[in-house]
Amino acid sequence: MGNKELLNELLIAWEETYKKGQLTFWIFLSLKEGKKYVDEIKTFVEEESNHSMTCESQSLYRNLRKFQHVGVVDFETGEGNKGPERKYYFLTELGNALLNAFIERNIKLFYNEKIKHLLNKED
Amino acid sequence: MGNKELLNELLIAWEETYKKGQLTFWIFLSLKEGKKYVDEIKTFVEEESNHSMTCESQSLYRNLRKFQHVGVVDFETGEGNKGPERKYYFLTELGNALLNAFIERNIKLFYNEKIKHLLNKED
DNA sequence: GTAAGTATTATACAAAATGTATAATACAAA
DNA sequence: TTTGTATTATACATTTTGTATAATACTTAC
Repeated sequence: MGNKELLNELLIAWEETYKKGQLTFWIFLSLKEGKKYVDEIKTFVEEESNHSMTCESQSLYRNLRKFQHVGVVDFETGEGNKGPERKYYFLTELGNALLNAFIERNIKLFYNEKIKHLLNKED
Repeated sequence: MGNKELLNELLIAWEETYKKGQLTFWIFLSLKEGKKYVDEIKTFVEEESNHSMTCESQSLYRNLRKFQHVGVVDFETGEGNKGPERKYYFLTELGNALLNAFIERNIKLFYNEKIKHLLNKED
């Protein structure tokens, strides 16, 4: 196996691990953009992450029910185009505050000058 | 429980999950800055993440052995000030390439204009 | 010589998340 | 009736970190 193939294999393995725990963030971010039902959330997550994130609908359903249960997400029903009613999810006020707090502590880091310098460091 | 306490509880739970899978990135980033032994890596991870990341030395040892085994990290020994020799870890050429590839796909996202806009969106 | 502190390695179990498989229910349109 | 859309449910495998416990090894101070 060449170095290029090895690197790709290691990268894929890394990302597989990295993705666990990232899904919540991406769901919240997609709902911050606007009301969405499961398929739209899935599309948002995969496209806006340039497909570094993928997710199964099943995981989305699981998470959304959990989020609704704790009160950070709610939904309203809307008609599907060919099928039963869809649930359009949105962030509650609490959900919005939670996302903002999360971003502040965990994402804004990447705009920190020292981190930015390391990220772009040639080596 | 007030909304503020609830939010804080939810945030802590979220971060606990989020951290899993992030550690590899932080270890690599700390080694990109320069050779370090375990305690220095731990300090880097916790301080540069503004303590949104924490980690146990045990997890670092586990990861570093694994990384060395696959060839993305290596070490050279150096004297401890009061104890046995330390292992100073550094990224191999492959490790550097791997980190760069990871950053490109997973971190540079946050400099994307659409994502940046969502992150800063008032709501 | 002994005790305390530093540094690493090892094993084992709990907790938590996603992937995957499988199945059931429900509605609409061809 | 069949096909496609949409949701819910359960179960197991895999992986990672946290935590606990223990062993080994070297240095310095007492």
